[in-house]
Amino acid sequence: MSSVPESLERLEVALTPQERFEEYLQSKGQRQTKPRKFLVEKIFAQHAHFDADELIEKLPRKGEPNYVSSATVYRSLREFVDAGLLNCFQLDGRTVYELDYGYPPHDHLYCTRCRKLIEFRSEELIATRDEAAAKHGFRVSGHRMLVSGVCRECSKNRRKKRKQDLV
Amino acid sequence: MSSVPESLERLEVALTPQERFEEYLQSKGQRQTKPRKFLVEKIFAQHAHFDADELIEKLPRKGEPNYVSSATVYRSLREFVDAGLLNCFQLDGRTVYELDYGYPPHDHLYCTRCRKLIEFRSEELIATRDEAAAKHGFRVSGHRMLVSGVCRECSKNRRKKRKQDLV
DNA sequence: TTGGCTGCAAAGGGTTTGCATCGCA
DNA sequence: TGCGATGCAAACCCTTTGCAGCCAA
Repeated sequence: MSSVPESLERLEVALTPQERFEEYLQSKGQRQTKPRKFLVEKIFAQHAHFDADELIEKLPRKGEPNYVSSATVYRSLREFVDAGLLNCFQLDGRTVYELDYGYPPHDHLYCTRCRKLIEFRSEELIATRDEAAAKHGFRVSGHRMLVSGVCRECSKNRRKKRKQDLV
Repeated sequence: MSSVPESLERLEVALTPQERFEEYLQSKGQRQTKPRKFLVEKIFAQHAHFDADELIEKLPRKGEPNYVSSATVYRSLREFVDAGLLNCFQLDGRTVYELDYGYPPHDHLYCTRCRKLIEFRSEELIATRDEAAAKHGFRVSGHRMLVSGVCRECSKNRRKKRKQDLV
């Protein structure tokens, strides 16, 4: 639960994440449980990118009420991705999750200085992607794009710092 | 050393990979050694995507001449990336390497059926990327894009299979 | 009541690291 | 000749898995 993304508004959706997950579970003959409900609630309470470890740190510790073992956290995160509630991708070797249900598709700018993830949408990117794929007779099902660089704030700070250095 | 990419021709470069690496080592006060030379030779002998494990399988076993320990393979691969000889990215949890020095920048189509990686170039993609980044005051240093889907061959095979199934 | 879910602990896989030795520059 | 590189084995990190007991449907 590190970086809160800029931009991107929530979409209108018919079901709450809980309801949507319930539906998914029923369709697969699986069960709604206390840990699962608790995790969905916690995760959708804020819009942020996070990995399993960061999530676990925000949860009750062993012995406290609503404790969830990390095995269950890992198992649940996979369910949530299958169910379309979450998205995940690899970043610096760790698996990063983000809310998917109720949010529009997008890509990320990744600031290598402050490690912030900034979301952005680009219809043109999709068009370009499909065009390139078509040239190879490739049927696209999706993509993952990460743009690395330095964000606005970090550029400013660096500039400020340099000016100070000169004084 | 699994999939040999389609398309993409080699660029003209002034130095051989060996020479280029030599230069890099000298600039950092590091040393050219037998294992390093051997690895550069092996890797640049073919143009393919590979991970550490696949590379190790192609190398001499323990006891044979030119054996290189896997610790050294891992250490060397990182050097090669630093030196600009190789590129690496994450795919299905493993680190995949590809030749960088002497090859033009590109992105990948990834067939989820046969796991083949197809390289493609798109200037428009770069333009679109930079445009999107500019809107956020983001200074781009690079990007990584992976398009998932089904390649031409797998589409054909599947169609053929379906026809057979109907007979 | 039963089959799916949980917590626990142990295993797993890919990669890194500490250390004594080796070998380039 | 000194410092960087190597091989070995152990450590590491993140994640998955086997199993006995638990609980939702």
